[in-house]
Parts: sequence; C-alpha cells; structure tokens
Amino acid sequence: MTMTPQIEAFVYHFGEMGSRWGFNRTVGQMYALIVLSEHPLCANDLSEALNISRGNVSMGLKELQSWRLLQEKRVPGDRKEYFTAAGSIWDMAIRVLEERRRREVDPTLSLLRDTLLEKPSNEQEVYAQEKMQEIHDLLELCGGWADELLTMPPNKLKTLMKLGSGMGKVLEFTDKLTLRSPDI
Amino acid sequence: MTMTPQIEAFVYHFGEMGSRWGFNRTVGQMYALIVLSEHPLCANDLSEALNISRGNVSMGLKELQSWRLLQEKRVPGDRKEYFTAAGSIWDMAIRVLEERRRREVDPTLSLLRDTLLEKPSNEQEVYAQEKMQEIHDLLELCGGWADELLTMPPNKLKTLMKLGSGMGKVLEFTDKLTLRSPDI
DNA sequence: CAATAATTTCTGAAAATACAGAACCTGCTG
DNA sequence: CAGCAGGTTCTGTATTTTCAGAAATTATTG
Repeated sequence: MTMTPQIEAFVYHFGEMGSRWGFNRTVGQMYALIVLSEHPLCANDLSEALNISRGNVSMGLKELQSWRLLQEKRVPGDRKEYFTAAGSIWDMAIRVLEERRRREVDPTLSLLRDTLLEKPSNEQEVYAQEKMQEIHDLLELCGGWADELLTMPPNKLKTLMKLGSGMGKVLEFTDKLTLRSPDI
Repeated sequence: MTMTPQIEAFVYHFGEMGSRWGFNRTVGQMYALIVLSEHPLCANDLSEALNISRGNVSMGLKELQSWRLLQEKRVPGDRKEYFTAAGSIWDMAIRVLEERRRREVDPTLSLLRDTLLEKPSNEQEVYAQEKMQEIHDLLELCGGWADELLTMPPNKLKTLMKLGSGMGKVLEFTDKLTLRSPDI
C-alpha cells in the first residue's frame, strides 16, 4: 500500500481541504485514499500509507461512517474490515451536502422558528425579527429546494445543470405558459 | 448598545455556527449583531456588546470585509467608522456561497486539472485518474451551474426555487420540446 | 505641528483540537 | 481457556487557533 506522487498530492490536498468540508486533515486524507483505491482498504493499510496512528485511523473511520461515506467489505477468511467509498461520486456529493445541511442549517432554522414565535418586546427587536424572518425564509426556501434536487435521480439533475443558461429562458417560457394554464 | 435576550441568543448561536461557515466565533457574533442592528455600529459598539477586545474586533472587521459582507458608513462630524450589512439577506447568502466556492472548490479543481494532464504511470493511477476525472466533472458542472444561478436576478431565482417539484415536470416538458426544436 | 481619537499590528497566554501510543476490550481459534 | 488478531477508548503531548491587551501606526482637529 504505497502511494504514487500523483495520488499522494491529491490525498494531501484533500486533507488540507478537509477541514473546510467539516472534518480534519487525517480524515480527509483517509477518505481521499479510499476513493482513489480500486480495492478495499483496511485500517492497517491506511495507517501505513498515511503514517497515521492505528487509534487515529479507528476514530477517522468512525467519523467517515457517521457521514455515511463508507461501504464495509468483508473478505471471507479474513477477519479484518475493509472499506470502499459508498456509492458514486454523485452519491458522495449528495451525502456531504445532506450532512452539512443537517449540521449547519437545521439548528439555525430551529432556533429562528422558536424566536419568531415570541413577540418583539421593543423597537430594536421589531427590526431584528424582520431580519430573522428574512433569514428564516431564505433558509427554508433553499432547504426545500435542495431536498427536491437531491432526491431527483442523478441523471435528471445532471440534465438540469447542463441546461445552464437555458434555464433562465425556460423560466420565462413557463411564466408565459402559466398565464394560460396554471398547472403545468 | 446592549442586546436583548432574544438577540443575544441568535448572536451566540451564530457565533457557534460561524466556525462551520468559515469564520470563527467572534467574527460570527460580530456579523450577526451587525445584521440584526437597524443602525450602523462602530468597533467600540461591537467590542462592548460582545465583550471582545478592541484589537480582535479590528481583525474581525477585516475578515468580514474580505468576505465583502460589510458596508462602511461615515457619519459626518464623527471620525469613527460605522458598519452595516452589505445588501440584502440574499446578497449576503450569495456572497458567502461565492466566497466559499473560491476557497473550497476552486483550488481542488485546479489541482485536478493539472493532475489529469499527466499520463497515468501504472494500473493504480489509471483507476485513480478515472475517479479524479469524475470529481473534476462534478465540481465543474456544479460550479458552472452555481455561477448561472448566482448571477440570476434574485427574483428570478426565487421563482425558480418556488417552482419546487414543478421543476421535474418542466424538465420532462422541455425534453419533449427539444426533440423538435433544440434551441429553446 | 502637537494632542488625541481611531484603528491596526504585534505578542504571548489560554483554549481548543489533533494525534500518537498505550492500555484496554472483544471475539476467534486451536 | 490461553493466545492472539483486530478494533476501540483513553491519556498526555504537540500543534493550531483564538483572543486580550500592549505597542505602534494612522488620521483628524484645533
């Protein structure tokens, strides 16, 4: 289990980026290596290839599993656990986005909902609540939309994205249509 | 400059979330307070309201400015600088997304592009490059799409999002149309 | 061109996080 | 049930990040 310079470069880069994506350097490296490996890897492989302590690898695998990013593979006659990336690259992206939403957006939404139920008790709070309402609506709208998109079959989603600037036009077009028939 | 419990709760929450959004606790608190305040705030206001050292406030303001999230306000006859949130909540969201893309996605894309120009030097790299290609394509597609969306006028974007599950249908519909006329 | 108000940069302490390595489980195998 | 492979949890150290407060810098006004 030794990495070529190319693979190494990507693995390290992903480690650095990892922190931005919500997990730490070593977890990022571990995941990158697993994704790039055709064959399932076990904890020892990771520990050796990345020079990471065995205990740390165990924690990292736990973390990646909590993101639902790993698929466990059992090799008959071998008592080690092996791992590959769960699903396609698309699946991976979707999982990460879902998880980040759960961690970053949902708690805020919930707090906002609670706060907005309370009566503003002075001038200052009237304005503040207006802003909170705006934030709430934005998050809710985006969240709902994201749900729609992420539950679409990937193919369809891809088509949609490729539509690109066409989308603006489609939108105008459907606008016109809905003038006549509100239920496209 | 004293916060009501409601406002305080949101400010602190946003501080905690802040770290997930790419800046630290105090920067998050500062921004939340600025957004919720009807009137522009100066460094001292922030320092006092949040119990943050004056120097730290200065750093934080720099950080927020690097995200293009602040609008500077000058009050005639007062030499202090005052700040409000730059633009609407939508503008804020767009700025944050753009900036995160710049910081999180672009460097990876650039590395991938470079790597994919090289010839795979063995079996292992052939597979790894396939995966990298997939990641590259996904990031590029999403990035391009995000560009489209984020440069759309907010109203249009809002309409699009509200379209919700309708979108799947629109898609099928345009599919049929393009069979006859490829340039919608 | 002082005097001083406002801001920025620097410095080191404190807090949080990441991590190696040891100690500890758990369950298989002979 | 001893021995051991594999995995997890714990403990202390190293690293990184955050931040207050001091020092330095820049602007503003009489």
